Amino acid sequence: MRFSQMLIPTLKETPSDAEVASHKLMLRAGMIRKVAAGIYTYLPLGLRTIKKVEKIVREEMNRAGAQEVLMPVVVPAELWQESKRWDFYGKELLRIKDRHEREFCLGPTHEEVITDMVRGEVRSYRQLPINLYQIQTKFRDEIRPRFGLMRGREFIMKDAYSFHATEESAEAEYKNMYDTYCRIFERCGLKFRAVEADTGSIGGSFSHEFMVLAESGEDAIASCDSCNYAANVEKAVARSQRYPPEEREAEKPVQRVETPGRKSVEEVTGFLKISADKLVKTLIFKADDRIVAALVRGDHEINEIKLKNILNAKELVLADQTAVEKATKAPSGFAGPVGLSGIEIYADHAVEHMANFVVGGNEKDIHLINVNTPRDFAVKGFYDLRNVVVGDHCPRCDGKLELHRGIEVGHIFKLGTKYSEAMKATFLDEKGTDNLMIMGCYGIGIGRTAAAAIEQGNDANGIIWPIPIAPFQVIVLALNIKDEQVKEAAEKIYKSLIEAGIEVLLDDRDERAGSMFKDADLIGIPIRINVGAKGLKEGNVELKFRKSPEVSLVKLDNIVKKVMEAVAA
RNA sequence: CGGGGCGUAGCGCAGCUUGGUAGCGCACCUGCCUUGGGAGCAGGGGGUCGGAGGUUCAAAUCCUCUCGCCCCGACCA
Repeated sequence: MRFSQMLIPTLKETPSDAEVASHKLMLRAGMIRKVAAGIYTYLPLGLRTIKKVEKIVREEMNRAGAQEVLMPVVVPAELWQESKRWDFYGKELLRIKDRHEREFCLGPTHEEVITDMVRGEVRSYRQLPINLYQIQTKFRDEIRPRFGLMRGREFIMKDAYSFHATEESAEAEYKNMYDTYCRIFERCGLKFRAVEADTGSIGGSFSHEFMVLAESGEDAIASCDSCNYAANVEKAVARSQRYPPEEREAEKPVQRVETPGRKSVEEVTGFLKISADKLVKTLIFKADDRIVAALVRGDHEINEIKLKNILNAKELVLADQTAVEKATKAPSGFAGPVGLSGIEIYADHAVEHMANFVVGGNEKDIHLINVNTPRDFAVKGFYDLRNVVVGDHCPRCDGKLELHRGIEVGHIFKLGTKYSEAMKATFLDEKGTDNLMIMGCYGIGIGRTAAAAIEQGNDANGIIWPIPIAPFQVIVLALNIKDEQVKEAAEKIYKSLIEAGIEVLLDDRDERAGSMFKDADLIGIPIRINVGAKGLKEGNVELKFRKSPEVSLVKLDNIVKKVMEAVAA
């Protein structure tokens, strides 16, 4: 392609509504433009990268034995009603009606559609296993779309669904997809980590997320410094830390203390001059229709997902002020477990090992000190209710946990029979009996993967693409296109590179050198060739890699060979 | 959904307090000049001031409503 003929509207200034590097740079590099909140148009340069990511995904999925299909974006309500997700998926599911007032939704994911198709077409164990995938536009009406392609409402996703006759087969495919995903993200040139994850609204028995490591990531991940354990913080197991009994202080008598207006952990610990690990927070939750209390140490954070799973609740929200007052008979801020009647109390493991701690008094402006359990209150049980913190023991070995941030670019689930059961997807085994198909599903955010690559590769001048997903592998700058020699040499290199199968962009614009350098850096093409009068006098052009500052002189006749080597490397 | 902020030319913004000719920089077009890190000069095009209603002789500016967008929150008692 020629720069002069391609729509690459680069911006000198950063649009004011962009926050993270990938969003700013995709806008500045002329790759995307916003149409509405969380909805974007891909411009030629942006689409090239999207297509390259898709190509890698497609090649690896095909290699893994999956077959490509394409399902509709608009899905009839009945399918979603059949799986019960019409009611459970919530507001993220964009519902629409056609002219006959029939209900549809825009597909946010396609378990229902694929299961419906497969149950109609697959009857025998002989046809299993099968893995079907598509690369398609999804719509999820996110509460708060942000960060450009990172969390859009409309986005391109590769989603795959596998169907199996046996658990072993399903698990073998899960492993196959795990390995395939590793290959995909390696080929994209990304630093990533596969972590154990919660299954969330998709459901299923176990799952892994593929996280691109980046400080701007929305997810926190915990990983062990000595073994290969890694998990999303939502899921990471906080190991109960047991102290030998002799280390526990002798129990002292409970005392009421006045703590006027002190509600938060900081206020109470500051007022009483104690550290946060001597206090126990009491959080009142509404789990479906019941009220429960959860206890965690003052310096720990409750993990609602863990609590929700323990309670087996469909919906879990923090109770509002009225409910808190009703449950504790005190204004919010003074809740505590002592004398709390009529509601179940769930405590974090860490609370079990505390002695003489501080809790709310269930009375305005009162806290209790030197509280102990089980002496002063009973709990339903001790569970893992909190988020892990740096330095926690690894649940698998004696190592310590570290925390990092990541961008979720892929997610694989072993679904089991959740959908096949709801939608009666069955097959006949060799004995002629009906069985539920066992399913797996596997997703990759295509646009998010591209955005994640930018989060991982950028500097003050712009994007630094990994070669495999760069919109072009090489950019040739004709520094002063009006100089016939320069023009001729640049054209010749351009044509030779095309013949050699290289993806090359020729900057043939009548621009000053400075502008060309700035644009080339901004759009992040990995390999740059500067063709200028200065070098040509000696028969040289310059070879420069985006990721390093060095410039090397290369003889005109050698440049194609050099570039081929660099691309292959 | 709660709180805050912003909508003025393609982009970034000023003007609004105190109503009275719609401006600046970049980008764009023409010409000259220039050509190795976003040059310079001259000329030029482009705006229902998000939308609707109201107050007023007069509204980008004041009032009401509305739409859109951004940020924070919607767990830490």
